[in-house]
Amino acid sequence: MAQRLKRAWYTRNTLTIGKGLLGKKLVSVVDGVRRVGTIIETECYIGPKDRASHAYNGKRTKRNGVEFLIGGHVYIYLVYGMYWQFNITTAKEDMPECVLIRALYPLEGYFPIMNKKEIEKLANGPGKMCRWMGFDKKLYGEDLIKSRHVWIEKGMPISEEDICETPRINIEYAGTLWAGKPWRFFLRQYNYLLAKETYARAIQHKNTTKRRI
DNA sequence: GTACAGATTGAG
DNA sequence: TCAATCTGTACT
Repeated sequence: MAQRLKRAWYTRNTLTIGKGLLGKKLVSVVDGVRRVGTIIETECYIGPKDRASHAYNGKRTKRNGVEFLIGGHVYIYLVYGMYWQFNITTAKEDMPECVLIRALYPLEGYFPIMNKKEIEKLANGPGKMCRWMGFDKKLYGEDLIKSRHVWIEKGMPISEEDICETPRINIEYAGTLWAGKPWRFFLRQYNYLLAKETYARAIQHKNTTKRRI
């Protein structure tokens, strides 16, 4: 608890936070079960200018409203009708910027008869991560500074050489300029367990999605 | 009221 | 390669 990150940490530049979250510990206590994982992959969304952001052009709805809160709050939403996406707000109030947590390396939790390989795959994607941690709409707008259910603690030291950056995943709809921004970050040493084919899937998804003529 | 498409995943 | 699944949002 003493290690919990404070407000000032979350009110800085979003890209700095996106990288800074790598190696930190994400802690969840849901239904009395405590789970902890090291954050190993993130993505930044920087509205209103970012076409891939839900707050693009200042759009503010019931769904994305908490994006406008000061840094350190939880913005969680359902995608594809099935999977929760866990984001952390950043920057000052009324600046709709956030960081999507895409993958964790499980450290603590209940692992029923699982080998190392299986445990590593429990949270190696944004939807899987939420499923394992027990995250859903209950956490919408939660404050990481004082929540009893979710917060972030200091983790292992990370050096700049450990951080890889690539374009974000599955946002081709935002156009090449924004889809091309290198705002996805991950730790080099965990690359082996991240879904490598995700980017190819993004293109396939675009091709199979129904669109208006 | 109705249609549409998505910050994914896992099975075939 | 592709279906599942459902809600916010836009438009009639």
